[in-house]
Amino acid sequence: MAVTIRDIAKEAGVSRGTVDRVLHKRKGVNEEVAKRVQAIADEMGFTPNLAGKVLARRKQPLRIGCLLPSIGNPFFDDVIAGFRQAERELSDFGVILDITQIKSFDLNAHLKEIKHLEAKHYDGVCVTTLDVQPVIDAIDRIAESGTTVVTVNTDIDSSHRLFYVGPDYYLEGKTASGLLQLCSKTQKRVLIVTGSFNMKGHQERIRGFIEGLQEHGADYVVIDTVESLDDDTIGYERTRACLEQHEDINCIYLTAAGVQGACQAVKDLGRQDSLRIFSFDDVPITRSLVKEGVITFTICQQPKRQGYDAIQKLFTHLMNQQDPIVDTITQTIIKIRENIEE
Amino acid sequence: MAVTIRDIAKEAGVSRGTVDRVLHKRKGVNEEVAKRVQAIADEMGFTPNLAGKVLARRKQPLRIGCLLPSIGNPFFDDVIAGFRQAERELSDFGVILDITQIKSFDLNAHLKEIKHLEAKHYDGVCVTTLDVQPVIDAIDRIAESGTTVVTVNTDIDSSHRLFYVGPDYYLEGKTASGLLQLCSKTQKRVLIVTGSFNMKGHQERIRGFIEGLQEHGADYVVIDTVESLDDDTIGYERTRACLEQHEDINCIYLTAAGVQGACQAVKDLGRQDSLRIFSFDDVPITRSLVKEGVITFTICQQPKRQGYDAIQKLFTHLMNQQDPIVDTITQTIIKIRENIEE
DNA sequence: GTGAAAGCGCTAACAT
DNA sequence: ATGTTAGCGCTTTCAC
Repeated sequence: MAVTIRDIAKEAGVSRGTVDRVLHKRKGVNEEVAKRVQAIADEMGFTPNLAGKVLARRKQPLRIGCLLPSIGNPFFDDVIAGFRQAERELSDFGVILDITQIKSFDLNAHLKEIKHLEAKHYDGVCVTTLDVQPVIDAIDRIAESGTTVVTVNTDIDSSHRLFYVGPDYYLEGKTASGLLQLCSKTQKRVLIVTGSFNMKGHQERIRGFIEGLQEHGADYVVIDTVESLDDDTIGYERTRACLEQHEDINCIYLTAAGVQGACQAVKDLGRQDSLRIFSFDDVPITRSLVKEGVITFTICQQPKRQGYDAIQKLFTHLMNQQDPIVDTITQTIIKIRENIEE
Repeated sequence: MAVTIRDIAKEAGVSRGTVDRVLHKRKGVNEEVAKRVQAIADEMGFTPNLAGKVLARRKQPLRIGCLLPSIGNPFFDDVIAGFRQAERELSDFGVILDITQIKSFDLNAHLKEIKHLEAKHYDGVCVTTLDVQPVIDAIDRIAESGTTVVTVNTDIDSSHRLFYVGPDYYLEGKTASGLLQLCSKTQKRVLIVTGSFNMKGHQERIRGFIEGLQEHGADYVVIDTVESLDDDTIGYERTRACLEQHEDINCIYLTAAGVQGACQAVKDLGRQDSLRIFSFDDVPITRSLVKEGVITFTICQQPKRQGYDAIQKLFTHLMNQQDPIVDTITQTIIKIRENIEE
C-alpha cells in the first residue's frame, strides 16, 4: 500500500496539517521540523495520491486556456479533437478547457488573444502561435504571472514555455526525401510548392528534404520553389505556370496548404501519371487525393495526439506529479492509399 | 458543476445510500422509489465521479492479470512498456498489474497459465493467446466467473472477451503491397518467408499482400512461400535455398520472425542490392537492418499503444464509465530508414 | 427497505 | 508554529 500523508504524520510525530505545509513548502513551520518531515517523506517514498488531490480541490476547477490559429484550417480539427478527448477524460478531475480559435497567422490577432489569455489568469495555457519577438514577450509575461505555458504543434523560442508537443518538421522533410529516393530511379526533377517562406515549419520541411537527398547522393535538381501562401488559387496558378514551363518536372513536393490548387493544375495538364506528388498531413483534401492516386505519399504528424498529450502533460504538471519535463516529439507517419483511414 | 449523488438524493428526497443502491442496481429498494431515483439520475445527467469512486474503494485494489507469449520475443517488450506506463498512471487509482510471460506458442503452456489466471480471480484479465478451441473454452470460463476479459495484439474468437486491441493484419499486408507497387516498376518476383502457416496473423499478412497486388493489377509472381517457424537458422536455410534456386527473385516478404536469418542469407549471397525486403515490426534486429539499408520497409503496429490502451480501456470499463465498447485497431505504421526511431 | 455515519487521501479553514 | 476539523464524491457498514 502506498504511503499517505497520514503515515508520514504518524512517523514524524506531527499532524497532517504540518506535513501538508512542509510538502507544499508553505511557511509557518519550524525549520527543524520541516527538514525532518521532508526527510521522512523522501525516505518513505511518498507520492501524493491524485484522486485525493483532485477531490480536495474540487471547488476550484483547473482552468486551461488554449489558442489555435485554426479557423479555416482543417488540420487543427484533429488537434482540437485531442484537446476534447483529454478534457472529457479529465472532467472528473475538475479540468475545464477554453479553446480560442483565430484565423490564420495575423500578428495582431495573436497578440490580442494572448492578452486575453493573460487577463483570464488560467492555471495553464496551451498555444500554437507565431515565433516572433512581440509574441514571445507576451507569452513570457503570462508565464511570469504564474500560469504554466506550453506550446503545441509549433514551438516558440521562449525560455518560459514549459514544454513543446509537436512534430520534428526537419525529420518530416527527410522522410519525404527517403521515400522519393525509394520510388524513383531516374533523375528527380522537383518542383517545391511551399506555404510561406516565413513559416519555420515549412522551411524545415524543405531543408530536411534537400539535405536528405544530398545524403543519399541522389541525382536531383530543384526546378523551382514557389509559395502558395496556403491558398488554392495561388497554388493552382503558380503550379500550372511552372509545369507548363518545365515539361520534365517529375516530382512535386507540397510542404503546406494549397494542395487542392496544385493538384488541380496537375490534373488539368494531364500530368498526374508522370508525377510523384508528396504532401503533408491527413486532411480531407489530401486524403481524397491520396485515395484517388494523385498524391502518392502524405506525411503526417499525429495531430490528435499532439492535442491530447499536451493537455494531459499539462494537467499532470499542474497537479505536480513532478516527472522530468521533456518535449514530446510526435511520430512522423507515412500514409499511402492503403493505410490512410477509412 | 457536475451532478453528484447528493444532488440526486436531495432531489428525490431520499438518502445517498439509497441512491447508491439504485445506481448499482442492488436490491433492497422499493421498486417505486428505485424507478423514481433512476429517472431523476438520468434526467439530471449523472455520471459518477472517478476520483470519488477510486478513493472510496481504495482498500480493495483493482487487480488485472496479463498473459503474453513474450519470452524470447522482443516484439512484446513494447507491449509490456505500454502495460507498465498504464500501471504507473493508474497506480494512484489502486490498479495493480500481474504480468505472466510464457515462452512462445505452446498450447499446454497457455492452457496452464490461463488456469492460473482463473484461480487468481482477477477483476480483469488481458491476454495474447492462441485462437483455438481449448483456449477459447478456458477463457470463456474466466469470463463467466465474473472477470472481464480482453484481448491484446491477437484476437480470439470468443463471444466472451469484451474487446480487442491490436492491429489489422490484413491491412498490414495490403499496405506492404501498396509500397511494393510504388517502388518497383518491373515484374515482382516474390519470395514469401512466413512464420507459421498456423498463425492467423501471418496468414492474414500474406492474404492482404496478395489481394493488394491483385487489386493493383500488379505484374507479380510468388516464387515460393516458406516457413521460418520464427527461427533464424531455419529462416536462413530456407531463404538461402530459395534464392540459390531462383536467381530472379527481386522481393522478399517477411511476415514474421526469423528476419535475421533470412537477411543473412541475402547478404551471404551478395543479393541485397537487387532485392526489396519487407518486414514487420520495429524490434532491434529489424531496426538495425532498416538502418543498414537491407530492409527497405518495416510495417509496424503500435505495440506500446496496444498495451497502454488495453489497460486503460479495461480500467475505464471496470470503473463502469460505460462508454460504448468497441475494438481498438491500432494504426499501420510504415517505417523506413528516415523515420525509424533513434 | 431506508437512513445515517465513517472513511478513502488530500487541502483549506479554523483553533490553539 | 502546530493541531484539529470539515469536506470533496463515493462506497460500505451499521443501525433503525
